[in-house]
Amino acid sequence: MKQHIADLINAALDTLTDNGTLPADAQRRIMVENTRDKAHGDFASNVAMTLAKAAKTNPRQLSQAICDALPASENIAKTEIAGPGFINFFLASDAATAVVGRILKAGNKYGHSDAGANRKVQVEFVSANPTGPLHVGHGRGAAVGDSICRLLSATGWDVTAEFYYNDAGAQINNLALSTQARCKGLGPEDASWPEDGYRGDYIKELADSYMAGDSIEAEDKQVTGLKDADNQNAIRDFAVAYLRREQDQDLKAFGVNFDVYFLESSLYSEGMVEQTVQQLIDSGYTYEQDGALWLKTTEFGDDKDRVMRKTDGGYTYFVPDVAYHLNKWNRGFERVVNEQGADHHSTITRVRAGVQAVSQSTGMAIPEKWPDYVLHQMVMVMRGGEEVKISKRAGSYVTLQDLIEEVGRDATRYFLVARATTSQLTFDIDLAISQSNDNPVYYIQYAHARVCSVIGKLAERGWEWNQNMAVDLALLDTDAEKALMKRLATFPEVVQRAAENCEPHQIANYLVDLAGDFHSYYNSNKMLIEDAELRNARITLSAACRQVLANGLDLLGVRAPEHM
RNA sequence: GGGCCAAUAGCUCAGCUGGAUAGAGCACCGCCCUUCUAAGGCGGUGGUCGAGGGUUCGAAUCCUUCUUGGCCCGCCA
Repeated sequence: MKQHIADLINAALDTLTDNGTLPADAQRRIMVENTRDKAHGDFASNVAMTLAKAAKTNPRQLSQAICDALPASENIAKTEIAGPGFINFFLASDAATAVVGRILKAGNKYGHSDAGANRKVQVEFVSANPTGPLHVGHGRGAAVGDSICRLLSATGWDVTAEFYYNDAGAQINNLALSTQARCKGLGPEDASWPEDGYRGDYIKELADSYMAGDSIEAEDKQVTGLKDADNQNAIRDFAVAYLRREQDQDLKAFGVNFDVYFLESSLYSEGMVEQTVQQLIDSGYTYEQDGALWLKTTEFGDDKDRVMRKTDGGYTYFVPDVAYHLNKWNRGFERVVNEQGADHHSTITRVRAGVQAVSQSTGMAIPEKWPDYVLHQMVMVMRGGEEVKISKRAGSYVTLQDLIEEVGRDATRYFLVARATTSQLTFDIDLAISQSNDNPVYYIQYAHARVCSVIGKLAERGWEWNQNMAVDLALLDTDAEKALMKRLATFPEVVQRAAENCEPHQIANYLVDLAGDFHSYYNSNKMLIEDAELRNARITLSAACRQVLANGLDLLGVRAPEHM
């Protein structure tokens, strides 16, 4: 509809250009916006304000001229000039109610588009190392990342969800040492406990499992505890498999799935790290100093150069990271979204620097700003008005599993995704578990369940209705009904905007508003009434509302229950 | 010292990429249950949009300088 109005305005401007009111070289910036206030009609445009100067007249006069030149449209009932020179468009009744039919016809595809044109996009998220249970921060990453996948998929992208993890290296060594210490009956309080060892109780559970000879199904192999406290390699393999399985179970319980699990070790075993190092050296952006190999990241906006190869011969973490991203590009992902915690922010410059150094010297032509990053700020968990501290290294932190068990999957996902990722998030456990009007999750789900309930009552009373039957939508002329339909009509553009900006919280906000519109409507207009025509029109509108609530909740990975 | 993010009602936050009188929810005050689910609805109180300067028809939104808070600045990942 916005495009339709823009077309009308464009035609009017053509007319005004032809008759000399507008200079031919005037820059057209036609914007059609949703109005906030229904007194301003359904859509408004500010064209007159932007063109008044070029036309050497005042905005209101130009508005009048544009209105006079607008071609007639059956979709537009009337136009008005208001304020400093806005043109307000009032939709014809048929055009406003048509959204109901569009929604019911499109079903669970309403709001979706093919804007992505089936291009390949990879979303990498969570990517936690297998050194402990997932914590709330990972939960935010999981909720946001999964929702971004759903949004991109809904807007026509070919999405690959990927989880990258380090299954070797220093931290895994530390995990093996910590587990070994537990196998030998030591605890963090003992003098011989490994320095910086993982202190959490989960290490003890893991050690007990190893010493009990448990078997773990890992990606492509089975790992069995050898019960040998001196076999460090066996302990390491077992510990990684054990914690990976636990993380998988947490993610599964959270409703989050991945298409690809990518092991950092594979970058070494398949020679990609060595190849990348050679490419970086060949690029001319490296130099040796103090016995180490450096990359001139300052050439790419970093504040200092970074070590690639340490004096002990090992590589720093960002070298495999660069190799990994070159691998992503070579797999055909012209768009990559990396969702991660804001504390990893400093890696962005380094990864892009390494990617660009290789790209420019080999002619790969990778765009400068590739890959995209979505960084989420920290999560603070509150219970009873007090902060619950998160401290991974100390081993005492709120795990994702704790949250899911305490407040449920749906509320956890909703709260972790409902805020802009650029803002720090306060997760209020008391609010999340409250089954009351305070809680937006229940508010939205309840709106969905209410529609289901009403539709269920129809059959009980012997009234026939189905969503494909012909109804007279012109009967829906109350303010509440108009507001509801207007809200429903904006859903596709909300989805599009949320997808483009990787901002799932926009969906959450939309759903609260939509649920509010529906509850308000429900309360002011009775649906189960004797008048069959009006009843069917209202039920059909409610069914459309239910569909959009369900579609929106699905984009957040939150369930839409039929009963509550 | 440098970088990233934030600052909007007492609290938690939106604000559709620069539009009309800045919006929700909670809290507080007053209403509405013999009714399709009160897990709900209606109304009211409450704002110098952190501060100053700039850009223009128009700024919470863009630029700039500050202030405050969080995170990062390792030959850890």
